[in-house]
Amino acid sequence: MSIRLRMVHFMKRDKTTKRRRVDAKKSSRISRADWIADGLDVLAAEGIECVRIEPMAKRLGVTKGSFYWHFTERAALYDAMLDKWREIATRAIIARVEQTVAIPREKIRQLIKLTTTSSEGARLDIAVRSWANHDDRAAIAVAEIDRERLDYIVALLESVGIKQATAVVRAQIFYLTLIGSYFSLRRGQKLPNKQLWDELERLSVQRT
Amino acid sequence: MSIRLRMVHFMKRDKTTKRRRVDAKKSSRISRADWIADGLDVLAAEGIECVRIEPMAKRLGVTKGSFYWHFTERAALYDAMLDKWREIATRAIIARVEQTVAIPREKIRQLIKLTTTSSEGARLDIAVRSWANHDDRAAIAVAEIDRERLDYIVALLESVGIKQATAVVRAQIFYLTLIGSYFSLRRGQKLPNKQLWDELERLSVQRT
DNA sequence: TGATCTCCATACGGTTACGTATGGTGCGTG
DNA sequence: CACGCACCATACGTAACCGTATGGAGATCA
Repeated sequence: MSIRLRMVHFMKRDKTTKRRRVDAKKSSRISRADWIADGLDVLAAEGIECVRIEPMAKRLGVTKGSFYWHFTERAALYDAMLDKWREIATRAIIARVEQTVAIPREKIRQLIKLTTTSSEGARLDIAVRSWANHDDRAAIAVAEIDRERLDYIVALLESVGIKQATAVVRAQIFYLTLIGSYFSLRRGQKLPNKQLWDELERLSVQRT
Repeated sequence: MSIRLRMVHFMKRDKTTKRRRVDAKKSSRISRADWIADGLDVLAAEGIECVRIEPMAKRLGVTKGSFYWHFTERAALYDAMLDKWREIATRAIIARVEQTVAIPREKIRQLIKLTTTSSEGARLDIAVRSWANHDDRAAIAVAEIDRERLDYIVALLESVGIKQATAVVRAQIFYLTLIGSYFSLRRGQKLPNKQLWDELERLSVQRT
């Protein structure tokens, strides 16, 4: 249910975290990383406007005295959350695609499958993009992530024989369609859209 | 600058509005429609979280006494805003496409052009979709609008000779790509994406 | 001209959150 | 064992906003 568990795998082993992992059972103390993880949980579930200090402190079983020890202000948490998102947003997807299969064409299929089924990372992606509409820092992070992912998709398409110029535009259509699906067709869809994703894959890899 | 001006064309001539239009110069009073229009302006510019009674009253040069005369509570304004959006969201686009050109293929091109250039309606679309992530009423409105637009696009594709089954999935890809562009590639893009939209159009109308 | 209706101002109580200041607690270390 | 550090609780002042209650101001109409 919590994104936190997935993120442990990507957590930098800074001293704060390492200390925490050791005496986690005995101490009820909250590390800086815990605040960031919980912030991303709330962000994904309820949006950036609900990432508030005092409610989060209640959730974590502490008071905001804890927060203001680890962070100077709320904006500092936001920055840290964006940094964390930068770490996991692209890496998590690409790593899982590369692990599962080796055949390029199959990777494309797998990429679609992962992004259209796992609601875990999707909800976070959606929340950050909504956030980015009114926050420059978030917008910059989104732009960076989009660039990384697009580069990866372009490489995928090239590996199935699409020439570079075409791969660039196809990758954009491919990617924008996935992003678009985050903000549309998400209500009570019985997912008869298997045909949709098959067609997207077909159009993306076809020869001109 | 204001969406309000564009929306006058679509405003229902209810008694409140009609009265207002008459003595608009003499009276500084604010009609229910004014609150809705200003709410949509703020929504498009800053998001639903910034649609607050007291700041809006300040903007409009009145106090919240005015608001609570026209509405029972804040949620009532939200509902009215969604209703208004339902009226204008699809209609505005389709009407402009149908007015300009008659050739089906040209309509598709025009549809892309309008949705990718006019930031007026786009910003509102983006805001409502972000809102829909955490509000069921907004989500329902978005689903309805998406259905209407998709039906229109399907009809467009069929009119250029795409058979129905294919047109349905193509329309989805077409539409999702446009929606996706609202939430990606929107930062400092020099729009070298003319190629992108040309390719999207080409892929959408091509024969299998 | 006074009664009435529409629309708005003012004042109030209550809630929620921010950020700061300061004191307290437990653990490691000398 | 006392001392200091890391981490947290408590209390405070401030600000923003919600929704209500109530009293005008201005037009309209008898």
